[in-house]
Amino acid sequence: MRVSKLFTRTSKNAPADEVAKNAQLLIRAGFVYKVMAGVYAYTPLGLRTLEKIKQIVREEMNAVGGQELIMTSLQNKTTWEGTGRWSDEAVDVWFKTKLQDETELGLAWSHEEAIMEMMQQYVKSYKDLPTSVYQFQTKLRNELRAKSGIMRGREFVMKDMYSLHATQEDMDQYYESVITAYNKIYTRLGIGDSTFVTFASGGSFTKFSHEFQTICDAGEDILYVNEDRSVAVNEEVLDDATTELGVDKATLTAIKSAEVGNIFKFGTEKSDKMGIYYIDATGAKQPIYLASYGVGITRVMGVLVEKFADEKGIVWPESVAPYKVYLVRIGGDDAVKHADELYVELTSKGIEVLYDDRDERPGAKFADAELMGIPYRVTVSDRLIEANQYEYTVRSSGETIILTHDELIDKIS
RNA sequence: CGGGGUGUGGCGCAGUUGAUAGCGCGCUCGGUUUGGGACCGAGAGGUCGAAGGUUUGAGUCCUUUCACCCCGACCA
Repeated sequence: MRVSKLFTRTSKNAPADEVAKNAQLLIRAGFVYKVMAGVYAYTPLGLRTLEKIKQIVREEMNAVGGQELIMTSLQNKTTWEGTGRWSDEAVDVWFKTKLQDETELGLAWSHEEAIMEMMQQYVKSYKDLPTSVYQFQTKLRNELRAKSGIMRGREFVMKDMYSLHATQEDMDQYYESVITAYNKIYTRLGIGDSTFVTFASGGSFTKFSHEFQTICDAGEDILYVNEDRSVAVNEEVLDDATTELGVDKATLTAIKSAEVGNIFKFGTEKSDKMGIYYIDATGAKQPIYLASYGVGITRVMGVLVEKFADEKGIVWPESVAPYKVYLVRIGGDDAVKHADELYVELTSKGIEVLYDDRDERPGAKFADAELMGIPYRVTVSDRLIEANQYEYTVRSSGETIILTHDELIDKIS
């Protein structure tokens, strides 16, 4: 992609109505556009990063046998009445609307009821279990107060997976495999070291749910972690969990963190409430065990910005950067020729290159490369061309080295 | 939802005791520049969130309303 063709532009000023670092930088760099409080559009650069995060999650969900589908944002009132979650008293984040004939509809804030309702069409026998489905869906939640930029919006993208099982043992075993898969996800996203499986509230079938909490100053949660990092507990269940685990509270340290995933077991709750059963080998009706697994895709994107950004701008982990290389061109006709050639060469090798072909001062190009957080910057300039050299700079470290053409290709292929 | 704050060209801001708006960035054109957000010159662009009111006169005062931000509460 040529920077001259990008319809977004960078900005030196952060909008005054954003305080959150993630929103300020993402807007300045041209990754998101704010539509209203808690509602953001994703422009081309932002969409690329979002899709990369999704792809990592997708691969790991597929690896544990998840089958991708997509539900709808419009939901039936009756779907939710079955579990007592249609009323505004039970769920205070509902957006509701009506068909022209006055039929009430809900705008999806979650999908477990909808998924279960659909799955009962297909899961009839023990032979159909276990099964697991997931989606990347936009969730709509009428939050009283949006905050923290894209980390807590009224509209956001979530990956939610649901696994259905014939027995608790099977559910438990699968649940553990998903924890492993989640750990792989966060490692691939570059936050493996700072992400913990945490005891949290919200369990219905079990006493606790598990949250994946990433250490992050911009987070909303307080995490309590022990010395060797083997125990992590959300503040909201600190007393309960430490008692349960037999851990002395005093040995835990409080750290600010952001929730990047939440998984929990419903057990047979939904099955019972919704009247959904399977037939076992003896012909008897049995309840279905359900567990659900969420990753806030857009929130993860915000957390990555918050965690890695420096004074110059965003620093994307390579795995989610919109482009791998930012190609800076400095100079006249000769530089144009060489940079164009390099752009074609790299692109043809499948390397994602953002080529700054604008007639801008070098400083402006360097600043934009840094603001956008592209992992590697390659500079082609008149004086480098004369020496048959290329400059290669790593965004995260700032390290710059001079390479020959072949060394460069080798380095970034 | 309770409390606090802010709305003035695309963005960031200024606008004194009321007298029909100004700066920086960005944008357009011309020229000079070209390794860390260039410079000179010439331009375009706002009725001051909205509605109502007071006044000879309102961006400045009053009322209502909308939006946005922060703290708290909330977060299956």
